Amino acid sequence: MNDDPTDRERPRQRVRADAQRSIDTLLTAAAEVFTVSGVDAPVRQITAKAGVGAGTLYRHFPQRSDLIAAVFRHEVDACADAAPSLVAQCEPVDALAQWLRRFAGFIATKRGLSAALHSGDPAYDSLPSYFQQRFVPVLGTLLDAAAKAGQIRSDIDPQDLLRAVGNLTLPAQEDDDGHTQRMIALLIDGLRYGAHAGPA
Amino acid sequence: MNDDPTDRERPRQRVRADAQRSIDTLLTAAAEVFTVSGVDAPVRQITAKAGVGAGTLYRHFPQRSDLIAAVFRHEVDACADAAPSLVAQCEPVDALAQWLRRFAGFIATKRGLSAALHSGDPAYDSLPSYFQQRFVPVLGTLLDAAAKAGQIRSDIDPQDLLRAVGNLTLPAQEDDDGHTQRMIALLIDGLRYGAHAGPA
DNA sequence: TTGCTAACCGGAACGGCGTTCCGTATCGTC
DNA sequence: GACGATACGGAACGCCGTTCCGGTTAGCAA
Repeated sequence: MNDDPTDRERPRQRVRADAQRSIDTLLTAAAEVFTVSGVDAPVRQITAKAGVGAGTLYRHFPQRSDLIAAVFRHEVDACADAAPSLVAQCEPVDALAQWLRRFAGFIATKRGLSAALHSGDPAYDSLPSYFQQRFVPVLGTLLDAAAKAGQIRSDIDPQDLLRAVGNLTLPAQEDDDGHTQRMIALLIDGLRYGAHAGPA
Repeated sequence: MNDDPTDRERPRQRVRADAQRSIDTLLTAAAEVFTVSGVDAPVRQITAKAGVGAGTLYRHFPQRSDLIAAVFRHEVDACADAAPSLVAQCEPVDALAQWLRRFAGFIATKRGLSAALHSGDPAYDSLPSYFQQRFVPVLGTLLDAAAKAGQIRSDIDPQDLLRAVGNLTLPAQEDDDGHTQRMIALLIDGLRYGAHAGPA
């Protein structure tokens, strides 16, 4: 049972320092290249930006899809981890609003990815559930705090809101003109609305 | 005004007979390869099946996307053109039902295409409107005939129904088990329902 | 500190792809 | 039947993802 090879993050043996450095450099470089040129960008462009050889990339990410999935996880983490500091320095409802905007920005850079997600490559299988596992609790905490402070209504399902913001953001093309931002603002106003027993 | 280079189907000069033969062979071969291996199948696979050289393909379809778009149009035409013969040999409501099943089959083979559609390639820009232009009138005629015969209700918008059947069909995976067929049958029963002023 | 070895590194090389090029063959016309 | 325009096939080109391997380095033990 514990020899299941699908166990993730098992520290089979310590990663050497130079290897860890390569991995970090590659993830950063890949993230930049993907946002600029999309996930179909040539691998050599990534290795060039990272200043490593192709062999190094493939040592750590045996398939191209492994790299894409790793970058995705990395960015999901960064977005989810941005919440606590917002909570620390804002009113609950403002922390919620700012995080949703941050989240929308995250989704907006994922246009090319949705095609990859449906490509059937098993490297992507765990991504949707990872997305949920990280974001639902974060948004749930933000919603709870704002609701407890009486700043928004309390009948919102984090999963629903996550999906709504995601859907709002995805169809937007590059000629956005702030449309997404306006829609999210509207959504947040909608949340505020129910905070009082009777609307103002 | 009439020298707009976007005019489609302008007979700049007669197509030579051998050229037309090549085009037809290529469209047929490409359609087969696409349904078996998806739209990302290697070009050489198509030229091999068609028994032509790569040069011939690129003479008639300068970009890969041009071939995909042409196959799509070709299949849209085939599906739309199937309606009249159904009308000729069936009760109106049966013609409608059979054509919707035909249409569902058409959509079912277009899974890989939806990604291509959103790739931003200008060759695909006219495809959605072509889809509408061909299918809405066909379905509209079928609905009218069945409604006039008192076999279905008369308040159905062809565009809505087209979209509904499309949505019903697209999410289905390969482990379909007749689900799509059952859903379409249900939809047609729904159409029948309103045919009488009061339901049976 | 030194020496050893497993792990890691860079980049040339490989096979496959989409696309182009051009000498040859074919069509339609005079 | 001959001629010019057009189309044909397939070798060739450049790019890509991926693999391979000789040289390098980190981490540990003595």
